[in-house]
Amino acid sequence: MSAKLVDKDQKRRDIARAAMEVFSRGGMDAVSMRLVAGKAGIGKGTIYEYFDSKDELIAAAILIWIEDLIEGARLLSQQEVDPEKRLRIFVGQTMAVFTRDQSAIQTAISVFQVILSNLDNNLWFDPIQSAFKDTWKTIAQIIMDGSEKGVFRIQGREDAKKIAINLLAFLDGICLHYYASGGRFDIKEQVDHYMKYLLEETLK
Amino acid sequence: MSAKLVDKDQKRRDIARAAMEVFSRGGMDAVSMRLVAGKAGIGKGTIYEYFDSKDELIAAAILIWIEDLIEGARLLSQQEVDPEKRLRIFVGQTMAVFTRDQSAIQTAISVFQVILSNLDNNLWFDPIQSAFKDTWKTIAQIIMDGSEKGVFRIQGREDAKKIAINLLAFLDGICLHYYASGGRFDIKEQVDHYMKYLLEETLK
Amino acid sequence: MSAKLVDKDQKRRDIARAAMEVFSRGGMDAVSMRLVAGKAGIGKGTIYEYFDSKDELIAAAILIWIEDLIEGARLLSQQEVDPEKRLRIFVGQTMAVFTRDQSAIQTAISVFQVILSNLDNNLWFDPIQSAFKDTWKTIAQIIMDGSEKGVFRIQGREDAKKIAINLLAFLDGICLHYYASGGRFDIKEQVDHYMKYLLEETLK
Amino acid sequence: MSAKLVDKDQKRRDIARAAMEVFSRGGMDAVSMRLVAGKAGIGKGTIYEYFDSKDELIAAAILIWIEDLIEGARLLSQQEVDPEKRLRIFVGQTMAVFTRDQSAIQTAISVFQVILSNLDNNLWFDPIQSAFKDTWKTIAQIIMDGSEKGVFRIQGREDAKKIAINLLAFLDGICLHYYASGGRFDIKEQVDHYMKYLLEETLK
DNA sequence: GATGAATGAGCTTTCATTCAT
DNA sequence: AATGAATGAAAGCTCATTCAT
Repeated sequence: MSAKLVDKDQKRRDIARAAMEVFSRGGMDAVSMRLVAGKAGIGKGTIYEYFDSKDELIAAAILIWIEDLIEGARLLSQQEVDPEKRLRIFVGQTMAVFTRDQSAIQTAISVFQVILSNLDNNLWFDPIQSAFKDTWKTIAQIIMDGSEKGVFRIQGREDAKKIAINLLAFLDGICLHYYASGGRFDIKEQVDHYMKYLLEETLK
Repeated sequence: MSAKLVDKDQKRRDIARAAMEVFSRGGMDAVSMRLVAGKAGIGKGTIYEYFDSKDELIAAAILIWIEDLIEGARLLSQQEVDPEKRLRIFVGQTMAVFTRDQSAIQTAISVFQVILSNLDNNLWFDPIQSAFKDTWKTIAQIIMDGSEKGVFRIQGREDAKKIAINLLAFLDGICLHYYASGGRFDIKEQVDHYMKYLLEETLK
Repeated sequence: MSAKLVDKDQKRRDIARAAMEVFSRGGMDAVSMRLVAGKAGIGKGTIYEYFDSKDELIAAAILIWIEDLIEGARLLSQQEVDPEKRLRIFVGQTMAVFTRDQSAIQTAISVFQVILSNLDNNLWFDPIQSAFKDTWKTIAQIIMDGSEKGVFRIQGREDAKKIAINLLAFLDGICLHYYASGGRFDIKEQVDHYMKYLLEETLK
Repeated sequence: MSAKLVDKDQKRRDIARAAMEVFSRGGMDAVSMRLVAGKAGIGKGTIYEYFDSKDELIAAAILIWIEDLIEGARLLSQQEVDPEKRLRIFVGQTMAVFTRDQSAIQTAISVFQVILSNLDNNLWFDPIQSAFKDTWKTIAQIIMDGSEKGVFRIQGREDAKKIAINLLAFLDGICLHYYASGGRFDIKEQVDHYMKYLLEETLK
């Protein structure tokens, strides 16, 4: 692989990340090529040297965002051995990302919206699917580990997957409701409530 | 006495619902006045006889959509007396709405996105907040009823509210993940799993 | 002539005067049929019972405005016998109209603009021409009277006409400059200066 | 170093002049961006690369038009030493501009109209005021020169200013009446009449 | 005769995209 | 390879005009 090619790929990522920054402020249509170019510190026309269209840029930006998420989750779960702690760390980190600033949930919701509006777009169908699978697997694996170590009580691999999916769905859902309701409840208490029953009743 | 009698309020609702149909396809910015007019079977200019601006149309459409939701939930919970059944019916109906066609979740996600992007817009802040509160209350009340009848075991009103919020958040989250992942899991089983532990472990 | 016909004509004048009021605020395009209807206290559609189009309404409004002006000038010059006084009264009245409120000059300028933009429009070419001629004649006649009485010294009827035209042109011009310059000079002094030399040097 | 070199300022002037051409046909509201773009031989969107809005374009166009006028007057008065000749040249040139084609007076009247409708708009209030002052000063200075040389007889600087203002107002007024009346008098004779008494009676 | 609901042409403005440099 | 000037399609919106009542 030549140095040139590496540069091209790196610049693609830079532009895509700049696009994602803009994206998070107001969804797909808030992204103007002028703004992205500005954020990326390049000329407007230059974007088209790296992406064929705005749609492709958005798709790439979303994919890179998801890749980053997956990588983050992967790293996270490696840092600790105790399954319960790993689970708590994952949840804590996820909440930290979403509560640190509102733009994170806005980004997530915008991503979801674009994906749902373009489910037929096979450009990203596979990568997105993989991303979901990877995240499920990561969490399910933690639970499986706990089961093997005798810390968690589950009924087989399928059960672990279900618990993982539900946990992830809940985390997204609760953040969504939290912001959409104007912060009318204590999100930490809600998550604690979920985790308490998950760890004390379901997995024990 | 007017020269031509038109049910202004009904027409407003008709146009708003047409807008919501378009809205579900791709969020706020997919709603072009041309498209809405087409859906509603009227001329572009006519929309402006009923709404001052696109923003007002969107806001009204969302509010009407939410009103319909609340009304649906209210009717639902009145049909049955047994708390557990009422809870199951509510969940079943919600899932039915979301699984019948994908546009329902797209509408929901689009609504969330607009709300999150316009949290400061006091045009709809209050109604939205009320809508959330109403839905929480409806579910919490079912649980409270169960508690009073000795069917559910909870620790006070606060606990009921927490359970209600988490349930609603989970339902939205799981639908989101279901569609976004391309239907890679059995959503019914996931919900059943959640409900099983909710009813068997948490509330028993 | 039937009562109905008189009513129609009167209503035409009412609507035209309402149009002129709006007209004075910002020229031709500030006149919206909705506004005119509002000012006239009638429905929008009703205007079209009396005028075929907005253009026709504007034309009629301008003609009526001019007719009013001419009538005013005619009445004015009849009230006094002394030619010099009649001239002073005419000038004084004209200035009074223009200095009472700014909208008068705005109306005048708007009228001029519409006329200049539509000189080919034979709908009003003749009436406008007559209006100018009438005003010139009125002033010229005063001067002729003065000449016959030995009060003014002029060189024939042509001279009187020239003086009249110049006086009228000057009055419009000075008002225009006065407002356009933001009132940076004393308009009364300017007119006095003109009148002084007109009466002391030119006509003496 | 830019990829494409364009004289931004020159193009601004080109567009503004194209706007002024359209402007002269029917005032502010006759100026459609489509028409201006057509006149300027560019695309509609290109105008917005040089002006932020239509209002800004109109304002700029008017200011440039006035600047041209002032510059013309300035150059004119430098070419000759004899005050009387300078005055005659100024008047002659002004008439030449206005009689060469009708659009000049239409432009002037349109400018007046916009100014009168936007007297509060400080975007152009100051420049316009300066323009008026400059023109008054230019003429008044010629008269003062004549006074110093003993050619003209005036009563102080204030008198010179009054004469200048009246002359300018008269010139605009007479052109206005000339065109509005459909050319029913000999404008040259009218101006000669004014000038004759100005030079023979007032200034002698 | 009077009305105002309905409409589409046309307005100003934005912006993804192209392309000459 | 990189740029930004140029553009036209399409957006939200206004309004003169029509027409059913």
